[in-house]
Amino acid sequence: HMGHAFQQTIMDALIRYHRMRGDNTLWQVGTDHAGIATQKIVENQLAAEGKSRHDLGREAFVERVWHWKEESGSTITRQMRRIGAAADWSRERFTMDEGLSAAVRKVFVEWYRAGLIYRGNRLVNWDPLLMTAVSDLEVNNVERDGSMWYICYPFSDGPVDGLRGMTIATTRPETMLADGALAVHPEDGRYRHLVGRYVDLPLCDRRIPIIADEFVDREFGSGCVKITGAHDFNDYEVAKRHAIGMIIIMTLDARMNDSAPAAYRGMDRYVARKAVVADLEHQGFLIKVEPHKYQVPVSQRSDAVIEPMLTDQWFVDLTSDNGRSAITQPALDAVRNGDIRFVPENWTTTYTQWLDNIQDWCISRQLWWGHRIPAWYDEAGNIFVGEDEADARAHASVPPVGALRQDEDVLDTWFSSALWPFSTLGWPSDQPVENERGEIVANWQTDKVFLPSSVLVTGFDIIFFWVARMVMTTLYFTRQVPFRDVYINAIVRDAEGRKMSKSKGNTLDPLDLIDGITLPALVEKSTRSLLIPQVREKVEKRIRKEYPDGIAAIGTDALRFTFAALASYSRTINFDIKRAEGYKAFCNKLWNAARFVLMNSSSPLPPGTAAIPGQELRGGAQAPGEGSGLARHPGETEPSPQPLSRRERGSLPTTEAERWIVSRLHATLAEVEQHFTTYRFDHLAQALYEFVWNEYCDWFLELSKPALSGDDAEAAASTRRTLLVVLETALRALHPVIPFITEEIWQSVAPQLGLEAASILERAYPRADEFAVDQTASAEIEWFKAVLTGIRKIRSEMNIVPGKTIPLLLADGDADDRRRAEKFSAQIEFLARCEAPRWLAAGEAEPAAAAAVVGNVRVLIPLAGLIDLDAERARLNKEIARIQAEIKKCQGKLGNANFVDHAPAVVVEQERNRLADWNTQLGVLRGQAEKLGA
RNA sequence: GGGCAGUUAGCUCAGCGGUAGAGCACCGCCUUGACAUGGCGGUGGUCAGAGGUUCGAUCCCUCUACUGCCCACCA
Repeated sequence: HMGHAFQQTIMDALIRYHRMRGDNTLWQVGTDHAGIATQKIVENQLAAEGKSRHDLGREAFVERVWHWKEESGSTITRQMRRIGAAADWSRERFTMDEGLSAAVRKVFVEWYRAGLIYRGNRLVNWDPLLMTAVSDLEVNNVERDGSMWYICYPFSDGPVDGLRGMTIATTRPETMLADGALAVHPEDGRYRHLVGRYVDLPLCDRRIPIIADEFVDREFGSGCVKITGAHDFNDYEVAKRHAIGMIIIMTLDARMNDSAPAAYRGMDRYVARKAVVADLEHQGFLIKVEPHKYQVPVSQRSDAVIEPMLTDQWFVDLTSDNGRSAITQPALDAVRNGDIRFVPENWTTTYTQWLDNIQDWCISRQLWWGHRIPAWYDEAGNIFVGEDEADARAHASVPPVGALRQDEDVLDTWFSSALWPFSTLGWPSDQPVENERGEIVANWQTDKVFLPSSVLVTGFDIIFFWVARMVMTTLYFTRQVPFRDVYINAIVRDAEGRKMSKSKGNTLDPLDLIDGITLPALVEKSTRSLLIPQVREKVEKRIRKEYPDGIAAIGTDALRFTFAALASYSRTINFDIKRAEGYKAFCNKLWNAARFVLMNSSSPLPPGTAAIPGQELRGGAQAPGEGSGLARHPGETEPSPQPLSRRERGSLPTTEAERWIVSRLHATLAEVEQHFTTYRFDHLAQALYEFVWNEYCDWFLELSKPALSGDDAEAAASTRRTLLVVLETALRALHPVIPFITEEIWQSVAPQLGLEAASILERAYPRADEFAVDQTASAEIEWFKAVLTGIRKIRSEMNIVPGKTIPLLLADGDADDRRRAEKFSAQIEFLARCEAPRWLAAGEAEPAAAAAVVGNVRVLIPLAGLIDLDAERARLNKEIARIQAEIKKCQGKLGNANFVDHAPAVVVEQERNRLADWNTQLGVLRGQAEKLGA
């Protein structure tokens, strides 16, 4: 989905960037086995055939899941390739690979032997639909409208002080059948004297004590609470504290069992609730019912309401030693002392707060798909843990009684995912690990260098599930942190900021953005899984309105660039397709700039390709050594390598424009490098965008035109070379974000520069210091730009048709201005469509003219026949007003003694300079206005 | 109940102590030989509200109001 595409764009950009910088890079790709989700899918398939997994039996069922995994796994990698992921696919891993499974067994056994994994009968979150335990993290609390039932439990010895009994409040009346006590607060004056008495449990033939416990909130309900140890997490703790017996009254599929009174046996929990309430009312125990909003624990995977259930499960000890087990404490320390850094850093709080309040981790799941727990039981119920049965026997402290049978349960998927940072590198094997094709996929002896890795890129939603657990296991087993940086990417939402979800029909498929999709297909796809007709209709209506023509293909590059441009430190990004279209235009701009450059070099691209090839640009993966994966568009021939002449190659930038663009390139690259280290993809995309479009294309390319066709052969040759060099550099700088188009263009540009690499990915990432900064040239070009902009402004505002060549006069100014005007004469003529600029001679009568002011120079366009005098006066007055406002602001500041005394000298100085500049301009403009009789 | 974000141009977002920015949208003019997925020019903002710190606050602090997310056992 969009989140994956976004995430992979970030990862791929980082990988390509570092590879080009010559770093030893590994992008460890792979997938986990998604235990519950996957098993559920296959079970659903079976259900459609009218079968259950029990019909197949464990072995056949697991076989079938493997089969499904082969199919779906390839879909993921295919999509990653489309987005351009330059991963090392030969090293792709799966959590149920043999090697990774060996790591799982070793970790389990070591932790067990260290006393950090234990088996116990505990109250756990039980999913009665999937029939498995789940961890705390896999439970969501959702608010529901419910009721609060007030129930009277009569005193066993008859009324006390006229009171018939104790009134309790509950949201789950059916669980009263398992009550073991009532509890009040020890300091509650209303009830203190009743502690120790007994009440009769309605509907049951039992009496239960009234106890006192601090846990009770005096303010809530009646201040008296029923204690149902086996079916409520709070009550469980209270019951344990007071040694109150726990009665289990539900089966694993949440029906009343034989411990419940006969009347309710076999009833579903909600049916039983109704029956219990009805009976209570009948028998006069129900005091009242109030509407009540409450939190219901819901299974993330099945939406079933979770039932706390007392069962035998396996746990990882994360809390011994005061909540800081040998596993937890190092994981906290690593982040606190900066060995691991969250980006953006505010996620640090989330991480540490969770670890500070963590509970033991329930790792057993009553499923078949996953790593089977390496524990065996003998006929006496003794537990034997080992990497296999023989190992388990060998480590037995008591001889097994009879045959051993392996634990039926599997491990939480995240248990194996938690080992990813080192299990994928070959741990624990001393030998190279091979895949089923006999290829070496990992070798711990040599691959250790990738631990810790530089960065983990992931979503905040799995900081607890995955990130924290990788930190815990990796620190424990390797004494190293798994990664240095954790870049938490933003969540992708739709343009209105709503979560993308299939049930809202507002998801976008990245591939549909890349390839485009027709309206009917989009409608069909978005409404396919919507079952409610009204919702369907609404979604269809919205889509028809939002995408009347479907979605036009924007290509992988533009999509990637959009993701980069949106990747600020913000925690959500609202995906606006308009923005993607803007970046598609950028890709096109780049393409056309390249066309221009190549057109002016010895081997141009063929004409007639003014738009970037769309569908043809689709490529396969860009695996190392695989080349660009780009198809050439129709009609295009292989460019014949014709390197520049020696003179061209050897020449240094000669013109100001060249030295200026090279200076700008330096600044841009410096900025980009900085942004890569801080993961500010938005800024680096922006910097490159501005450089390519606003500087290289808008100014340098335009300035090159007169140079290329001018009389100065040396300048022409040098310009040609600089066009190529800067383009080639910009391509490399952009390549991590825009891999396909840059490769495509580069293949044509490289021969022009005599470059030998087979792929742009083999070239080094450009560094700022390879490009000289020339302040002087920059100042010259800024002057030129100001002059040209001034003229353009007049032309535009005075409605002088662009095609019309106009006369140009220069007045005032100093020696520098004269020198510059002389130097840029040809460029001004060419780009401003004017006659050669002429200086107004001393004493020469000045014609009525429109004027632009650049420093001390007045750039004059005579009005005769061109310009409306009134319009020019109005234009001048507007400009004067604007400058006066600026002057007023400056004077306000400088007139404030506090400012002058307290502000840093540089700031005051800057303000004075500004004021002087504004005043100069104001003077010139006023003079000009006077001349026009305004 | 705790915690974390966000509120800046019509829309999607940067900026974050010293002259308010980008893309898209909008308004002019222009099929000029790289590009109309374009060029040139332009319109548009008391930076959510109120206090405070400061010579100076969109930026720092406090509070308020909305919006969103995460965590938590109030039966």
